[in-house]
Amino acid sequence: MGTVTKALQLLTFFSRAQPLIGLSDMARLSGMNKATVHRMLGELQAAGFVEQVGTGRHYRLGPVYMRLAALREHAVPLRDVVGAVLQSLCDETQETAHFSLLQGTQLVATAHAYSPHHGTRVTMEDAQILTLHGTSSGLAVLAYARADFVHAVLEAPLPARTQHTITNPKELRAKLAQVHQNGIAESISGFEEDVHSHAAPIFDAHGQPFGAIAVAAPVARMDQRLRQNVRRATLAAGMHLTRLLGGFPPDTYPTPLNPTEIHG
Amino acid sequence: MGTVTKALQLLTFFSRAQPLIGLSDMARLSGMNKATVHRMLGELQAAGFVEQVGTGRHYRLGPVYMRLAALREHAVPLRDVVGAVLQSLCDETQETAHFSLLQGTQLVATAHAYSPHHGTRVTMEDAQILTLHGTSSGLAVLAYARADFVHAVLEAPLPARTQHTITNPKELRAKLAQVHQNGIAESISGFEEDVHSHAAPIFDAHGQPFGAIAVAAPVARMDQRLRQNVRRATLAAGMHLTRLLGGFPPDTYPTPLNPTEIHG
DNA sequence: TTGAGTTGGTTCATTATTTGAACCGATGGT
DNA sequence: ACCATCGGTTCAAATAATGAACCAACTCAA
Repeated sequence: MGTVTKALQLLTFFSRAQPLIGLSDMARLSGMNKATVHRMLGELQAAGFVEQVGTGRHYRLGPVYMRLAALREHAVPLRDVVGAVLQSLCDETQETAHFSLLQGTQLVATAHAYSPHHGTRVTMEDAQILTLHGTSSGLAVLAYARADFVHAVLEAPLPARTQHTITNPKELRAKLAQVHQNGIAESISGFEEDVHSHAAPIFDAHGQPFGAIAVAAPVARMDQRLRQNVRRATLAAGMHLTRLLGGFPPDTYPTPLNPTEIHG
Repeated sequence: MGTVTKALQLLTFFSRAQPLIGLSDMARLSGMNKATVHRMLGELQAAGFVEQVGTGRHYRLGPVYMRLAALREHAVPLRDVVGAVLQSLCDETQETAHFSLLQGTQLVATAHAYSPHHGTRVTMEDAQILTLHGTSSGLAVLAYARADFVHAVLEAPLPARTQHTITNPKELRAKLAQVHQNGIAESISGFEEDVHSHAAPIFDAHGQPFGAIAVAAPVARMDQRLRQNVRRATLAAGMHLTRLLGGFPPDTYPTPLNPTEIHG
């Protein structure tokens, strides 16, 4: 492993739970010698990637990221990042993948990717508005949204798009609890007939959900094998996208490391 | 110079104007051997700090910055604090307010607020780099910076962005003395034509300036009444922000309690 | 078509940097 | 007063960085 890689690795140990790290801790975390870590932190500090707080004692992430993040966003806008993730999720599941963004109290599907693998596929309208209670994407967002937001949504009239749409607030709250536990939402024909979809929430820098990434397949094609694959891939894609966009899942969010533990 | 520093230096060559850089270009820009640059870019890429677009050909900034910027923000919530102060300064003066941060020897405009009150207004680019000698923000920082820092800046080439830019070191030192006495810097068309700006320095816990808060208005709109209001408000906002961020002005800094005593 | 001048990328002997055990003085808790 | 740990430093030994020369692929002009 090169020196640069080792130095950059140090930056990965900072987290929301551990924003300040001391020299010795950093040496332990990285498994490197204290003198080595000291020199590396010195170089990172000189470049502004890390800074010391107070009189030595602790290091934290430096001020350069504002600028670099702004430049990155300018070079690669959000839609490009989302598009790439959608494409790979689509390739992986060979079903329609789409991304939706919460705008006020409306969930808007802003991007999608189709798989050429099957003759039949779920199709999306551009800028289609998804109901929060009737789609997997909506349920994924609701399951992690603030209580007052959920309350407002469930108190409002809940239109049934199909005869399978759940419109009973009590029933919906039970479902949201289940989604919250699994980290992924599932909806069978709740929005369009014969569409079976899964969705994972996307979180912002404050751990609040602001959108969802989803995979939608025809009900007829959804067997146990495909379902497992879709759930695993969607959960992973959601986590990945959250991280790419600089967001953080809340502490309660289930890790996708053990997808077999997820119950349906 | 350490290897890590050299590698990180590569990142500074990316800019809004040049978001994509090839291997050979990067070698030229950095003055390092092509093989060295190649290996460094490889390591930066593996860590996500840089990524290749298409089939080789070009490199651009990688996806890690969104996440790191969010973590930085979480650890040091500058943005929120600065944003609020900018907004109220903007409301008070009804002109564009902006905040810049000293990163090494570069002053970077990291946040701004626009007033909807006038049809014409001064606009800002994200992550715009401000010259230290040609902007009010830069002069505000320089006026309180360490002597060796000022020396280094004034010895380096001083580009003239406009025909009004002061580039004579002697003249600049005289101006800095005046800024130091008033606690506020003023620049008329020194960076952009027809922009009249005022700036106050922001100090850290050691009494060192690390940024500035400024108000920029079209030259045509700057009359005596607006100027007085801007000076008073900018000075107050600077003091306020310094305090909010846990900093202290040096003992020589003029108190804003008697704004009528300030000479221009 | 050819050839000169690019490009990104690779090789490997030479060189210079990185490494880490041992060592500071300072700090903090018992 | 003690002991553990802190951040930071030293220097011989070990290791990784370096760069001139070299590809193959591509672009452009003659």
